[in-house]
Amino acid sequence: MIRLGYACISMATKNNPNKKTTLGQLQKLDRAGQRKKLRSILQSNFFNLMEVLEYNRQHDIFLYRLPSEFVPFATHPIAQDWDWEREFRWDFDKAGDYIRTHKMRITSHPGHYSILNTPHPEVLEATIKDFDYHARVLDQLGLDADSVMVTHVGGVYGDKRASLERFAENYRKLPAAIKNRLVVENDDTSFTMRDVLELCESIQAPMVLDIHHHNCINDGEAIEEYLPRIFRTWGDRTPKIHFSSPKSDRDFRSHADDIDVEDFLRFARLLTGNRIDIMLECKNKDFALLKLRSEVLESGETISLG
DNA sequence: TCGTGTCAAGATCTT
DNA sequence: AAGATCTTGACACGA
Repeated sequence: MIRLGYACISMATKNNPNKKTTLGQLQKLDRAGQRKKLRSILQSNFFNLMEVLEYNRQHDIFLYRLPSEFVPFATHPIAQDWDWEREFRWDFDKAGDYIRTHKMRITSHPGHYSILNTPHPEVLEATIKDFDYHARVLDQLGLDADSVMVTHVGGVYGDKRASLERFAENYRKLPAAIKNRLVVENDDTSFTMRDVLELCESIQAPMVLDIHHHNCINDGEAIEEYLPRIFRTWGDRTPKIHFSSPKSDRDFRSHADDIDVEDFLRFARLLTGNRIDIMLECKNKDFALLKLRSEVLESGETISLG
């Protein structure tokens, strides 16, 4: 059974849970005004989240990535004493109930400026703060261990081995609340499927395989030979994979607007028998998902899509 | 209403 | 050492 999902933005609902403001705007306001603005943005984001979740349910979409901007300025000093968890208790419960009732899987993806293997202590501190925020949102929603947050290994800093080792060291020191949710994804420039798999096995964290990234950088490994090991890193959690098609041969790393159904089928055939969630990463978001799903149906292939 | 400058971050490459 | 680039949608604001 393969479940498809999309990241952050629904093209159908248009209103998405990613409303934000800028620091400059906030700084023009007094303390009370700042609080009011932050509160109103988060309230909109909860409203939009419910709208997106309901839309997802109507379209049998059970996998969705929550935007990192969900709580505005959550990790910024300007909102340090804002207790959004307490203030929005009711909303977290409501959204969490909906997600659990409909057995949805909500994940998140801290921004690419949060880097666990950084050699700079202040960057590491900011990264942990950001991971902590992402974990808190999933915790407040009362979601289970399948609600992971995805990160990349980070920079190479001229020494790939040492940088992988620093990731492992920093990972081990993380608080349990973060470790329980953090999973690692292969990237498209530095850390390959094999690098990340070996890392994940050694730190005992799940690995998100990104097929497109693997196609961007690899040492000729065949995916199918590694899938069982990758799935094993998930233990009894449901494995998650990222999938997208390249924009063009010339601009290979970029994501295409939609998913190429032939690409997808070629990969999906490797998955028979496995329970898998596949996050599609492309510009057309939910529209691309629905399009792919109908194309897979038309193809007549016996692939069980959820 | 529309177009555009701005934002937010760290690594890496360029100068 | 400083600056550009990557990436990216949407805010904020002036036309």
